[in-house]
Amino acid sequence: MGEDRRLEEEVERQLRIIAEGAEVFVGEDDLRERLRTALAEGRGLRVKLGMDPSAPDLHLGHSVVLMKLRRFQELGHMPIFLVGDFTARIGDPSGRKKTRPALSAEEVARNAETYVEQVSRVLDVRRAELRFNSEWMEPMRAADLVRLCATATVARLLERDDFSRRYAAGDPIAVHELLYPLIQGYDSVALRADVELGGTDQTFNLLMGREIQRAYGQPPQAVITQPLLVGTDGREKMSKSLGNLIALTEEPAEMYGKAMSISDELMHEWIRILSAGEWPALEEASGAIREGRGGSPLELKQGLARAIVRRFHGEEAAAAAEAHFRRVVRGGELPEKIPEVEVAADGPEGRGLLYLLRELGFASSTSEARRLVAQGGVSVDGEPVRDPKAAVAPGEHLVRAGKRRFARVRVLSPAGGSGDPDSRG
RNA sequence: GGAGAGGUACCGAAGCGGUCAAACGGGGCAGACUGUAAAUCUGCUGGCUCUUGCCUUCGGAGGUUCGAAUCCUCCCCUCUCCA
Repeated sequence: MGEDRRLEEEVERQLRIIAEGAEVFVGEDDLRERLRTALAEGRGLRVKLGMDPSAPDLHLGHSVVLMKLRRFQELGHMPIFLVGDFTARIGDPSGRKKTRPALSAEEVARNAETYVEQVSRVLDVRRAELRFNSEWMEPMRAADLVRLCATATVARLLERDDFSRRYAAGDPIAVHELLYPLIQGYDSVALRADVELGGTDQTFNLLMGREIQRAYGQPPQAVITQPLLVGTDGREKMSKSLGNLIALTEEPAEMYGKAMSISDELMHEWIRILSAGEWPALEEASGAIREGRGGSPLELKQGLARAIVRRFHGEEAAAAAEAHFRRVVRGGELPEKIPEVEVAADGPEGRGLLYLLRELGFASSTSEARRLVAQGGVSVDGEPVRDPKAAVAPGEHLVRAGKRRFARVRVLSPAGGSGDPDSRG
């Protein structure tokens, strides 16, 4: 009987870890049962996480749910990483105000390729199952698709928040978008998933999976959703299209800098959501500041930024990123790496500043460069330049636009100019 | 199939014959402030060797007019109601 008690304790311990930080946990009792059976039989649960290869970059927001999948892996369960190559060609309507543009097969394939590498930063991909839903969706026959469609009703699909909102607002909803949750649910059937993870925006799709599994005679998966991470703008959820993201592949210094630019309010939220039980000291310090028990918000944010970099790049890179931040950003010194560019003069005065800015990629048009200069956003060798007609004289100069764009420019003397006879145009 | 309402710059949304490169809000960029924060304030936000100059833009194609985002015709797309 001691054996049984140990099993019970292990089940409860795992459930606690599984539930930690989760927003929604549906089917906990069923899962307890299945966990007990699985542990007794010495096998793991099948834990599904699906992602559409619609954007090539995974970001910090994705990492929240990936961390949860890693927890399952650490507990001895089988992570199933599902690349929705078929569904990406439909476009997930979740959280969408508009129909998502469908991707071509080539785009999808290209995006999918980079996924495994990115996921491997969080998960041991060798001990995970990697699947593509085209595997079963591609050969599916029309009759089978109709059968799948028969498992849900239009009213049920329209209950979805984003659909009902779009419907109420008189925005278009294409029929294929209604199919999306059905197909995602069918993926769970095909994979015989015990658990499916996702962000809270996936709640409907994941619950749909339960219904479809039932319709196909399978026990319904447990559904665990993680809170969504608000992007660096502090407003909307982190996403590629809003550009408010920190990509998992981002350079350490860039990652650190972006983390430092978030608001204090957001910092506490990020710590809570991203910690995944790994950052107790940060959680403690965060609580202290919020409750007015003292502490430095700046230091806490640095701790967060460092922890984030450490998670994806390791301790050494994190320390380097922090040193860089202290020196360059807070200390006002120049970055250690400034791109060097060589340009030809376009007149005896040197190189016209506006054209130079465009050439350097600091402005996308001459007009934009003009505005940048007129507003005092440009300096040459530390001196602000406000004259749009100014030219950068031959020789080496440090050109700066805004706060963070630097270039070391070497302007070559104009060919046939009066100066250096050795100069090559 | 019938009736009605719409499609405007990155997004939302005014404008409904000239004074429209197109109000306003959001976003973005720059400056001030600061803890490179956030919030706030100020300015800018189609292109052009560029400043009372030219070119391109208001779903698409034609047309009326000295002049069209604004009027007409046809077409494409969206929504609502009825069938």
